[in-house]
Amino acid sequence: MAHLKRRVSMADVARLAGVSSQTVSRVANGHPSVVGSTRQQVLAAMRELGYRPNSAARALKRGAFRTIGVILFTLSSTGNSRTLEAIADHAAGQGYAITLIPVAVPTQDEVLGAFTRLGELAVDGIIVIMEVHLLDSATVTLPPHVQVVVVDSDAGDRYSVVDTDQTDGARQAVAHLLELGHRTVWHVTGPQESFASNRREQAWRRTLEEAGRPVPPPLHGDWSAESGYRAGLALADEPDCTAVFTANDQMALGVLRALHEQGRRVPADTSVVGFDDLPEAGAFIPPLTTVHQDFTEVGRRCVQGILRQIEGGEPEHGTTLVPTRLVVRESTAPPPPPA
Amino acid sequence: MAHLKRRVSMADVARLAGVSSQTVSRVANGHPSVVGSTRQQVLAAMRELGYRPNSAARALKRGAFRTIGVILFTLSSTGNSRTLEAIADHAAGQGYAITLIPVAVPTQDEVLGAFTRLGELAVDGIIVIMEVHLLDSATVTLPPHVQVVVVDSDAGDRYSVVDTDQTDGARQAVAHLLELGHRTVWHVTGPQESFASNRREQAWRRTLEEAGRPVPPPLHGDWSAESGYRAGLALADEPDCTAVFTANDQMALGVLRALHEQGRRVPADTSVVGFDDLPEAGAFIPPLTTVHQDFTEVGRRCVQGILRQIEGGEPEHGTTLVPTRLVVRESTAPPPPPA
DNA sequence: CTCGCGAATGTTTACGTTAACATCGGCTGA
DNA sequence: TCAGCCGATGTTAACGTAAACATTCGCGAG
Repeated sequence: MAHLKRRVSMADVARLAGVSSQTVSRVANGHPSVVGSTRQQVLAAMRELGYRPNSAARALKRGAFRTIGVILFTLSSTGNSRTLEAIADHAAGQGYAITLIPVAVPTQDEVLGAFTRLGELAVDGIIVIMEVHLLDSATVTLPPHVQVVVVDSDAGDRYSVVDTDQTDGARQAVAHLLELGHRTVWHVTGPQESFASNRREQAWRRTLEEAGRPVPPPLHGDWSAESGYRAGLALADEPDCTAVFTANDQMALGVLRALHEQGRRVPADTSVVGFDDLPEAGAFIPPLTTVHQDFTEVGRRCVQGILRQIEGGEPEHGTTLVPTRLVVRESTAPPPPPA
Repeated sequence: MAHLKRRVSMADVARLAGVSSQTVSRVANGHPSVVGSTRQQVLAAMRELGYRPNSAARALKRGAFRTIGVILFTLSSTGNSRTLEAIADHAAGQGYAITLIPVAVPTQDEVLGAFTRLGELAVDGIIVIMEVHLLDSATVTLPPHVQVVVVDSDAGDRYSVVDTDQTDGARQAVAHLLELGHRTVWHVTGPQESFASNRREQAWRRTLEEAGRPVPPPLHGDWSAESGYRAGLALADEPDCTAVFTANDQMALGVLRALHEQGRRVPADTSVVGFDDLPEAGAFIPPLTTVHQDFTEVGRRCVQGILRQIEGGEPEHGTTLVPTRLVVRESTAPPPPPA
């Protein structure tokens, strides 16, 4: 059982089956020109010896690894981990494995290091889940034959980009609040470096401007519930704030708590809309109206994009937007009648 | 630039630098017996050609991939994704890459398939994040030289197991509520199949029994906030329920909402304790008292365990428990005075 | 009946790397 | 002065697989 012997190779199987190792190879790869009886013999020998193809040798010979590398900063964000999961599922469906390259700190040095590691890694393509400006300085070290797909970026001119339609999602959120009769909508942003956050902020601003509404100063958060709580405390001090659009659901959770503590009822006094549609958004107090992101679809398109590049050989540029949809729950209502 | 030529190999570098390919290999691996001037020449040639070691060839030669496979069901659970992240970070620190094998549906067939894929995959060891009984039928297909570490299991006699100290965590939660003066503590469980959930339930029951308290019937959830909400509605109908221990934070969120909707104040009327300490637990209404799980440490010990096995060559059995600690926030208080 | 063709299988070689062994000088010490 | 040794580098072979080419054999057409 616990032999620490050398692995079983094709040669071993061939010897037992009384054929050449090439025939074993043919059986392993389902090549048609092997007669039934020989095939059975070989399969029996494989089973007896517990043969498993050696993927290193296979990759060396074929020049391809059937593996996709995913480089990202953190799995703490729901978006990242859900996207990763979708990527892994779809890649597995296509017979590709996923190699994970976490980058602890988003500095250029770290990213560069990660890319260097990836370059040595057994990977046919890379999906990058991060802001692209960090990628730029690292590009030089990218092996030229490795294809890249980027998420959360606007670098569609240089890379193949897949992203949620941030702009339309934010627009829907703001429009929903305006339609309910709110005069304007306040906004809690994500971190400055985040492309997604910037896009949401831009769309919020534009939607207000196009409706001819005043644009209140945005409050800056960092995606965390804690930062949402701080923003919420500030908002509770603004007597004419009746509607808030929060750049993600976790910050919305913090806003809800702050408003609750300050005696502002949601949605009677103040409406709140989030972004992401976390699985637990429906259990917030009150259940949160939010913009649903389809991470599964994002992951699917990433894999699709990278596979097309790998198989086509040529990088494709352009941006693919995955649509969002507003999920209306109980945290939004018309504004209170003026005092 | 965009040559789709063959990759640069050691032989190419060697030719340009005017040395043998073995010398290039020595430089690449930091072997000491290469004189400075030669080393510089080789490094220059590497840079000029953009040389990158071919990991497939390397793995083939060495018989090791410096890669760890992680097999899990889903990343949706915070615990899994945080553990995975910690595993990836620590593995990277040790120069190991992570290959992800998601299993869509937790049936034995699926698991078996995943293990078969892993067997062909370039992996030196495997970390399994799932209930072990699903592993059992699949064991036969495990390549004998691949080491396994298991999380969330009690199979310490057959595998090396790393887990959070579920028992002590649950005990702390219940003891905290009893110390506050509650007569007994109700419990919302996770799904039946979950080892972690069972352990928490057992510990809850034992702690009550040892204190000589009555054991109310447990309510069964499935980890989701939605299921917590349903349990919360049921609990709100129990007039003498003053304290609830919920098997995770997401269900606690649902319980909080149900109690809130039914007019039960938390913690004045009913105390609630969760398990996990999600980053946003402090932003619940009210901030949740919960049992903190140290996923980083779990990940670290998994990697440590698997590396010891890989390097030692022999599987090690036994269970490592990572301690938990109770984080007291504002969802717990002494019971209301009897009416 | 024989030639030739194609199906089934075998043999050779190369993929890129590195361990093991071989070689070549120069330096130390008697 | 030279044997011996060590440090620097080169040469050979092997890891397991699969493509390319080679061989064998049976069978049908002429």
